[in-house]
Amino acid sequence: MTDSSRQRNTDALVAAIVQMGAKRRLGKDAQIYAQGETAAYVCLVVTGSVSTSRLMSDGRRQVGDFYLPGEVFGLETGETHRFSAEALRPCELILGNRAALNSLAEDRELERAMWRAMSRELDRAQEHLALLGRKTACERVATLLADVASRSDGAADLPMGRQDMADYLGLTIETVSRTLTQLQGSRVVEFAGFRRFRVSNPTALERLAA
Amino acid sequence: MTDSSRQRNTDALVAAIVQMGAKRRLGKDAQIYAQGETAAYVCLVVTGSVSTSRLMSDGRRQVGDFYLPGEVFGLETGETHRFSAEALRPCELILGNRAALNSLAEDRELERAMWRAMSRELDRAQEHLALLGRKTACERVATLLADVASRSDGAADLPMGRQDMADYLGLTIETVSRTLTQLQGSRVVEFAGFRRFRVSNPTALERLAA
DNA sequence: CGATCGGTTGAGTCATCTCAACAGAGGTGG
DNA sequence: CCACCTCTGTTGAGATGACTCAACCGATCG
Repeated sequence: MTDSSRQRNTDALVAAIVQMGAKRRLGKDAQIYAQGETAAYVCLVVTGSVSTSRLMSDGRRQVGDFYLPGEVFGLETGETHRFSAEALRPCELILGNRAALNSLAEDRELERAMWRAMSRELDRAQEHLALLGRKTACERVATLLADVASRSDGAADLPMGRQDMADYLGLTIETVSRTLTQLQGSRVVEFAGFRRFRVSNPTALERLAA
Repeated sequence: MTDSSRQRNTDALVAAIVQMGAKRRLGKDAQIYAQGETAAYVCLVVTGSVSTSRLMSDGRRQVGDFYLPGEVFGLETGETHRFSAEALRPCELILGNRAALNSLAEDRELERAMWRAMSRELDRAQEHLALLGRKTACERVATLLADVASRSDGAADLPMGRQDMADYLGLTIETVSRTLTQLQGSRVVEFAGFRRFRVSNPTALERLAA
């Protein structure tokens, strides 16, 4: 999950959404769309942060991914959304009408951009599969920290709370918490508050992320 | 993973691959492409079965998905394959040149078909995320059995061995084996040999799959 | 007929989960 | 300004599901 893989640099898709989309403000925890809903919009994050997630009938929850400013989500399905999307904090989004974007599809550049975005989603999902299927709790947490840290320089801010981290990593909130204190104890990262942190030992973090 | 979600019915993509692709035979365990390799081909399974997988530096392995006759794989990435693909048994494939397919892209029908196929891959990956992140061993095995059974009527054949099941489900081979005997003991499924089985109690299996 | 391969079974260990108590930050009202 | 409450996160103790290591079993093959 480097900057380029997240496609934070503007491309044709971002440009099209900005040009034709409708801006919208959302409060914390607001639902942007629900799972099963018809996929009407492709969304660009302007400020704030968003997560996609899926709920099982008994309440178990799996977070699919997190999206930061400059990133596009909502592209992930065919007819209906398989995940729901929620604002992790107050957000400003631009919603691009899916049908309108498709009808613009004579635009080769836009088409390629949508393809790339979809491809990126799939890459990330596959990386996530290996994390959930084969990594230890410590490796999972280290991977997430490395990922977030790679998207900012110096001190980084976790865009999500502990529960969202746990649901992303396939762990419990207690295990996430314990692992974080352990990672601090071994001087790999340093926390200032619950969310702000600095990577003290990038090499060690990289190695732990496996 | 219903028939329709696997797109076993021929569509424009399958048609295009059949028309312009090169047929190829492969022995068991043959590698079709490696992770990191440039994605040159989109592949259609004619006979046999295929798995995609990803290897970590220390040998841990995550299987991404399994593909049966009529299904298309190799579409999953942008420039390079993030997973490798191997034949689970002797196979007959048709390899469609990726560039050639892209150049045919004035064909709206083909384009939509490729989009749908990509979408399907993503859907399946997301379902797989929830399985790995939040399901118990028993639920995972039940889900896989239900999935395979839904693709055939009456008795079904597991296209893969225990190790591949384990690497798909994020479990060890021993846990898979134990769970299978337990599922037989409770009369949910009935095995005849290591691979051939019948669902004795579809309702129970559905419930266990969660 | 022995060797090999894939699968099963058993015993003991360990990572992670569960349940429960505690702690700090921030908000609210008296 | 303080007492209280809620919300989020941390810590502890004990339980447990899945893993590890090792033996065993049956089928297949040379």
